[in-house]
Amino acid sequence: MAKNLVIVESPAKAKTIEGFLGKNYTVRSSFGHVADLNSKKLSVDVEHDFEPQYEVSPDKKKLVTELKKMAKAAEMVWLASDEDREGEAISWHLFRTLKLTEDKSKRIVFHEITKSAILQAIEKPRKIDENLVAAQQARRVLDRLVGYQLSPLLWRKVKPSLSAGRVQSVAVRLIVEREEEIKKFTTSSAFRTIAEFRLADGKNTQTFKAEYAERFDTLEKAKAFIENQIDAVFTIASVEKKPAKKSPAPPFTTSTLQQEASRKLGYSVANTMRIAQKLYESGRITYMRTDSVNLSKMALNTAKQEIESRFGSNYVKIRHYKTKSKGAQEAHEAIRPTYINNISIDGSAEEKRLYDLIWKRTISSQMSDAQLERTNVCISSSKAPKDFIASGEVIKFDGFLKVYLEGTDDENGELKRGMLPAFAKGDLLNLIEMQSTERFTKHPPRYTEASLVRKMEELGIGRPSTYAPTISTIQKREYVVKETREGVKRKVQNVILKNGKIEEKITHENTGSQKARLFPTDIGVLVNRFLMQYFDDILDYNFTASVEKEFDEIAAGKKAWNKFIKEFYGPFHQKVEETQENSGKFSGERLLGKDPKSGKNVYVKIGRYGAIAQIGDTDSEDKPRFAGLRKEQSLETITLQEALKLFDFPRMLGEVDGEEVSVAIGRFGPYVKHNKLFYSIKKEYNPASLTLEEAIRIMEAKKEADRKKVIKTFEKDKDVKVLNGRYGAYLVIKKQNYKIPKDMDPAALTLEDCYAISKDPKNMPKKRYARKKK
DNA sequence: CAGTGAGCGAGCTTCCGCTTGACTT
Repeated sequence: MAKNLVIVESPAKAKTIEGFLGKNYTVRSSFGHVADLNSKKLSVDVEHDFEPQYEVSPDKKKLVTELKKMAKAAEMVWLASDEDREGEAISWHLFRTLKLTEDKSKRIVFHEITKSAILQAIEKPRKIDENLVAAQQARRVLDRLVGYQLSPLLWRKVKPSLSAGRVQSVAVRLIVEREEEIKKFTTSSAFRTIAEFRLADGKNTQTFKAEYAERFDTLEKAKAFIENQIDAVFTIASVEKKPAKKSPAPPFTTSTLQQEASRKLGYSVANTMRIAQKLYESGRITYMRTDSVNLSKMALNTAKQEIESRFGSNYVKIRHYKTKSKGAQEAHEAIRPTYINNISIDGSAEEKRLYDLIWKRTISSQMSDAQLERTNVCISSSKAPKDFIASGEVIKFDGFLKVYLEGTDDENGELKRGMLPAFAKGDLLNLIEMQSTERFTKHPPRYTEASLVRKMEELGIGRPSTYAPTISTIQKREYVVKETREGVKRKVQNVILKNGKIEEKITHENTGSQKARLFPTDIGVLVNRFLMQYFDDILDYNFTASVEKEFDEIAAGKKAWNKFIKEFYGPFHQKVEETQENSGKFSGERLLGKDPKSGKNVYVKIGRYGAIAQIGDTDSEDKPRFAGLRKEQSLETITLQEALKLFDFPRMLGEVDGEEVSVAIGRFGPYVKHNKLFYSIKKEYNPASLTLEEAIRIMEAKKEADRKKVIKTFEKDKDVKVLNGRYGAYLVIKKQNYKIPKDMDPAALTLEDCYAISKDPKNMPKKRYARKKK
């Protein structure tokens, strides 16, 4: 056993470091936190100074036993978790759970994974920073109290299994409020007039475009203006040249990597992280969960060499970036290639593309500015009060643009700035064409996953390790959905002047399809309304920022962590109790009108399983009738007619073999029911007009598919079946599924083979979710 | 997943941050 045990957070890091340290050191990983609050209980003693009750996390039990054994055998244990709030707490938990002592353990930190940085760290050990640990504890306890008291309130007042928290609830709020802005937005239009010119002297035949400095609010005004230009004389009134520069973007952090991978490669946030994790594990890139834009000295040096040898020394400009994001803790470097001289790597296509993006971003961040020359030209018309304006841009020196340009989310495309011919004041121009086109204002864009992450980072909510999980949580809770909605076609009016003739034309444009955007659901809107009504302080966009200030005070030793929690918890808990007792069900109920057949009230609201329509009052004598809303319908927009239509189901179609055939719409879409069996109705059929003949066809098709599904059954034991599923053949014994080993032929299995397969634990399918029902 | 929604009531759900793994019926 080695004399020294070093514990870091990540196994990939452990492997690298072990290589630096020689055989007197064993390096192991804690895989993040090893202890936490029990997830089944509140685990905070609110009666006694909010004492948290920590336990070794269930999935870490084995690891902790092993580490404990190694620690006992070692002469010195080096706690080398990250240098931030969470890292300090990880060391503290390790110290306690491994039962270390002060004389046999030391705390060390380093920001770069280099041999010299680690050797230096070992020379300068320190003690665990108890104040920083206290700040983490305050963070942990606050989040637990908020999450575990608000969520149950939602279960009672809105719907079971919902959740609320300091981070996720604000993320939902952002999406709900953006949608409200979009609903309120009214589109207006104005006519923009663009003219295409050429120099009249014929020396330069290049054409260029210029826009008239005024927009017209009606077609009539635009037309009147253009008609007046038929015999106008156009002259260059002024030419102005200005030097300009563009600077590169800083190296990637988690959030900027997610944004660029989304803009340039179309990756979802979770996908980007999955690919980055692979690159990290294979040693291609540095750690991918970071808020730092910092590069190590070594990285800066190799970047410099790389740029010099590829592009020349005039392309080098070494820069030190400073983070702008709130609450950054900067325990790691920026995300960069481990070896910057590797321009490309082996791997899957998506790994290569992400690596390429990271390489370019890193290299370009250390390159010189691009030097530009902007030209603004004013063109006067003898028959117009204002000028036409053309602007051009010429790159004098490309600098970092040789490698990489950051993408933008800006959707309002402007006139592209290109090169302009050389002008002098007073030059005469020939008009080639003039066109006035109706342009519409656009509502603010809906968030994409990546632009939501950017907004969250700006507000300081969430951390690099939680952006992707938070976004998947709010989708899993069905507060928001990610959808692509096609744009709507709309008419655009144009007036064109060409060859001395005026023409009016109607063209069409698409309002712009929105790819993979986040939309709030009925439940998301309702939960947000509930939380805003009773807990607006926690949903406040500045809540996290203000508690972070408190955490800083605690970390500086100026305040006790449980004093802060006490100040927060008092009023918070009171509000929880009050809301519990005084407020009724929060169902978002809306009265749509009366059912013409029965004269009863028709409502829509959120029920236990989602949105439902209801005919009749709950407290009336005869039971109300219920029907679930369709997936594409919404509480806020559904009409009385649409709601009444939902009650057309279930509809009897007739009888087959003496049993009724009916059609209905369930939680998973429309279905045909016959003889207690269910048959899903595919999209090509319309459940509202489905005939008995069509229903029979659907049932036959299902039966046929089921027959094909069975590969093999056994006379001796009817519980054993070999079936064909989505992922190939599998074995079922008494409702339990088993994998069939790849080297066995499913069709040739004997009953004995099947029993053998079922006994081997290797073939047990892993359960992704704990089973809900008994 | 399972194709419901009365009423009763048992038992369950839930947070944020740190880290990977296992591999889908």
